Amino acid sequence: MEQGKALTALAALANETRLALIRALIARGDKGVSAGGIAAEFGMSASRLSFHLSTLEQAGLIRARRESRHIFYSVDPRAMGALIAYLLNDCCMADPKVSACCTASVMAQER
Amino acid sequence: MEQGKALTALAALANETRLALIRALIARGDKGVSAGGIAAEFGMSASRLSFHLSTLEQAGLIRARRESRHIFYSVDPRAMGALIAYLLNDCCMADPKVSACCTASVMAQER
DNA sequence: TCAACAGTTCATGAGTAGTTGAAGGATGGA
DNA sequence: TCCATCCTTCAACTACTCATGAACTGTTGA
Repeated sequence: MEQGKALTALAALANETRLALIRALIARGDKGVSAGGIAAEFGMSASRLSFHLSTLEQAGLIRARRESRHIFYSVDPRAMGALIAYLLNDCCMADPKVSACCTASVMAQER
Repeated sequence: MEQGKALTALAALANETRLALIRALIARGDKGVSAGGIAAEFGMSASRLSFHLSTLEQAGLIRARRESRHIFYSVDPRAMGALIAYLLNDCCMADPKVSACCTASVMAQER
């Protein structure tokens, strides 16, 4: 992943609304959710939702797929994985301390 | 890591200058670098550098330590690790596809 | 105590992010 | 063909981010 893409993805995730969207979309897996479904779930205006979804889509973190009148959005797990790998390898230069702290945190949360 | 801290950390990393700072600091390990040293390395104005360093420090990603006239900055590997763990576990709800794509990317870059 | 040095903070201005409501496509049913 | 539905785009506004240079704080050595 190039730095430019990583920066866009980080900026996209650095927002409460969009982080919540990612979580909601991850929970639905590949199938995803329609924009209307998310708007209902979050009680969010259509234009506001559309703004955040397009930010995430332009960052490459989610994908849209049309089905008749509905547009289904789903997370691109490769993009998310690549971003996390970028943080570990490029940004932190594969620093063993960071990796160790990361796996320790992952373990702690698995309980 | 709570969401608020994660959001602050993500926003702090979503900036070209600060990403470069993190890399430079990671490379120096625990010892870190003085603000002047970084300013010289990057050819950056003192106030601009100070602004970005304080953003990273407030996000908890780096730490400052005074030694006589110099202030040494270093990355907090636990914070970076915790952020990455947050992305994997909380944000992506420990989705196995994301983890798999992440480790795949890590492997690909290790070559 | 004074000057020099190392950094931070403040004030200002330009650019960008985010919200809201209205208007504009695209799709499907009557 | 017409209308309802689903979603996006636009315009306007507020609020925040970032860069710059000047002023300020703290530390050291003469």
